[in-house]
Order: sequence, then structure tokens, then C-alpha cells
Amino acid sequence: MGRRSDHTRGELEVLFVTEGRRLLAEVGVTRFSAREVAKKVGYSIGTLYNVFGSLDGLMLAMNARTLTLWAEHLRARLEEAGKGDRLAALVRGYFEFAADHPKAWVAIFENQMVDAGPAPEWYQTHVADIMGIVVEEVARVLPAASPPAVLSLTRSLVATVHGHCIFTLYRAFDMLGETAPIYVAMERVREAVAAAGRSVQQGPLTPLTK
Amino acid sequence: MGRRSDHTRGELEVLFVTEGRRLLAEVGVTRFSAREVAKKVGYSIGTLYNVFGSLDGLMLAMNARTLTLWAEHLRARLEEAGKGDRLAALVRGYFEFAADHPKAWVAIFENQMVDAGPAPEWYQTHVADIMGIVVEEVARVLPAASPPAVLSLTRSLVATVHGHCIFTLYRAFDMLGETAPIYVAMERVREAVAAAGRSVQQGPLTPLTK
DNA sequence: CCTTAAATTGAACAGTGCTCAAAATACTTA
DNA sequence: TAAGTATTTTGAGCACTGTTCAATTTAAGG
Repeated sequence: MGRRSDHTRGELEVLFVTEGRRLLAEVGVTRFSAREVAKKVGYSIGTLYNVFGSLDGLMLAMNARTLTLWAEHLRARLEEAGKGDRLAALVRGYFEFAADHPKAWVAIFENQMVDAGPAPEWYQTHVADIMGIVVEEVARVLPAASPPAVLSLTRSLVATVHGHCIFTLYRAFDMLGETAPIYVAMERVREAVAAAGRSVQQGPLTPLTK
Repeated sequence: MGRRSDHTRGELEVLFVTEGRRLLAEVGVTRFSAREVAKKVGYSIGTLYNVFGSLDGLMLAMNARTLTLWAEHLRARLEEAGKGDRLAALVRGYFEFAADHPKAWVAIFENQMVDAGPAPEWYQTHVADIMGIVVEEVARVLPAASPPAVLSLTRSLVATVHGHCIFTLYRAFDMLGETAPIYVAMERVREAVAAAGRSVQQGPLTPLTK
């Protein structure tokens, strides 16, 4: 059927994503170039567009790979933590991965445009996988909490950690003094979990959803 | 001296920034075009580059204007709050402004690149102004806290609210259920302030900086 | 009016994402 | 093996981008 003998379609995808992520890590999302990726892989731009449809398509595939690596990192940190403070391990894993792959990490979020439609289902699967890791640990810490409450709290905890993480990476508001952001984020998480624990055992004074 | 009689340099800056922000609000940061701005204002690209030096220069000027409007919005909300819950007013103001000017708001943060140097001082002034608003209110709620503790807590509170705000705007993790993000963010802020209040009155059990 | 200095211009350059007729390749059938 | 068919692969071409800078236009001074 005319495919070049040396690579199947699936191998091609991997090639483009791998080399694309290498370039992304070098130059960042703004100076990223599909042409450059194609050149490094040794195929033409046309082939890249046949495989991914658009730059956004390639970006999505690369971000999915990043999400997979991120999930692996989190699971590894959890394994290390064992029966210790597993939530702290997750927070540390969040920060560590962002610090180790800053350009790839911000690409995940910067690509999410404000008015872009929802991501395709296969991509949302990757997101759900990572969130599932956190949900599981939050549920473990709050065994008496209802599943919706666990989901809501998880979302809030991730948002909290994300805010601290992104401010650290962007060096925003450094004028407010050099604090240990991981430690501070963990404090916020502990407080939120403690508050949720109280409202679970004595009935919610203030409901989590308004 | 050869300036076109109808506009001084300062007026030109305002013209470009105003029209630029209009375009930004329409098309967002990714499809923004300096040429388009110049065309709408009625000057050539060359003039735009004489005034701002680069696209980043124009972007910075536009973001500075956004920060000013944001600060005005926050102060207005504070005035409304009077002696009520002023921190809640700030959280509401944070979310409201982001929701009302989504494209301009994300531009403030997306433009902050990972490896870009620090912003020029005149720009940092605008950032410091907004942070000053929050610092003042945090200090008001925790009169016994030391200034460094107030700064550190402020940074953490803003990061927390920012995380919830950006997740809402990006519709990230919507699969975890539809919660009221403003309310949840306010819960996190209340918990953090309460915890800080406790550690102030009975001496910090765990120091804020590690 | 002529000189001088500043402001304004826009063609030109190197790059981008993206398309799609044509070429190259492989598989199938005779 | 040769011809025919189906599928990849290609890359010039299009419309755009940010950026530069010699040339032009404009205004002020003498």
C-alpha cells in the first residue's frame, strides 16, 4: 500500500511525538515548529500533517505523552511513600515533575485555550488517569466522605497545588519573599483535608457545593 | 520635528494599547497580530515597532493596562464590601475580572514565559500594586502577624485562588463534578487564614518557611 | 526658503501553519 | 513477471506572522 517500508503508522506517531517533545523541551511552546520536528524526524511536513491533522493535533499527542510520564512519576512517588504521608508524596511529585519538565508541563495548560472546545475523549482519558490517582488517595484519607465530596475536594486540592506550582515556575510575585512553595502548598492541603474531615464526622456545617 | 500633527507619542501608545486590547479580547493571545493592530489604529507596523520595540513590548503594555483595570475592579469590590468580608470581596473580584475579560486575563500569565527574564520595573510596579491590595487586607485580618508572615500567606492565598480560577476558566477537570469554584476557593482561604491566626496567637507550631 | 532633525513608512526577509496535486511506493491481481 | 490499483509521501505554494531599516514624509528653526 505504499507506506515506506521502514516505519508503520504507529511507529511514525511515536517518532514525531518523541522528537517533538525533545524540541518542545528545548525551545518551549511559543517557538515550537512543526516543520522543525518533521525535519529532525526525517519526514516531510506533509506526512506530519497526514498523521496529526494539525499542529494542535501534534501538541495534543505530545501533551498526552507528558501526562503519561507525569502519572508514572506520581505513582513512583506513591510507591516510595508506602504507608507514610501519601498526599505529601503527591504534592512533591506535582512540583518535581513541573520543575523537571517545565516547558512540557506548561504546554499542557497553555494549549488549553479559553474558547477551545473540549479535548477529544482519548485525551481526557489521560487526564482522568492522573486525577484518579489523586482521588484514590483523598478517598483513602477521608474514608467516611461521600464520593462526590471526595471528587470536589480533590479538584480543589489539585487547583491549590497547581496555583502554587505555576507561580513558582513563572516566578510570579517573587517580590513577596522567598518561601518554600512545596511546603506551603502542603500546608494548604493539610488544612483543607482537616476541615473536610471535621465536616464529615459532625455533618457539614457549610456544604461543599453551593 | 516630523511627528504627525494629530498625535503625540503618549497618545500613540494609548491608541495602540487600546486597539490592541480590543483585538486581544476578540481573538485571544495566540491569534493576536501586531499588523492587525497597526491597521486598525491607522498607522504602519513600523510605527508600532518604533513605539514598543517588539510584540512582547506591546503585549507588556497591554497587560499593564489589564492589571490596572483589574486593580480598579478589586478596589471597587472592596469599597462595596465596607466593613464586611473584605477577603471574600477580593476572591470574588479575582474570579469576576477573569470571567469578564478571559482572553486579556490569561494573556497576563501565558506571556510570562518559563525562561524569560524578569519583567521591567515599570511593569512590576503594576503587579506590586495589585499584590499590595491583597497584602493590606490580609494584614487587616491578622493584625498580630509579622509582615513577612503576611507576605508569605498572601502569596499562598493568591496562588490558591489563582489555581481555582484558572481551572474554572480552562474548564479543566470538569469531570470531577460541577462545583461552585468561588465558594470553594473562599473556603480554602478561610481555612488558611484561620490556621495562620492560630499559629500567630499561640506561636507557630510549624514555621511557614522551611 | 532652505536646512535639519525627527517621525513614519512599507517593501523585503526569514519564518510560520497548512493544503493538495503530483510523485513515489507497496500490495494485488493476471 | 508485468500491469493495475491503492495508499503514502512529498514539497512547492498560499496566506500569514514578527521584525528590520533605507527611504520618505513631515515639522520646526534660522
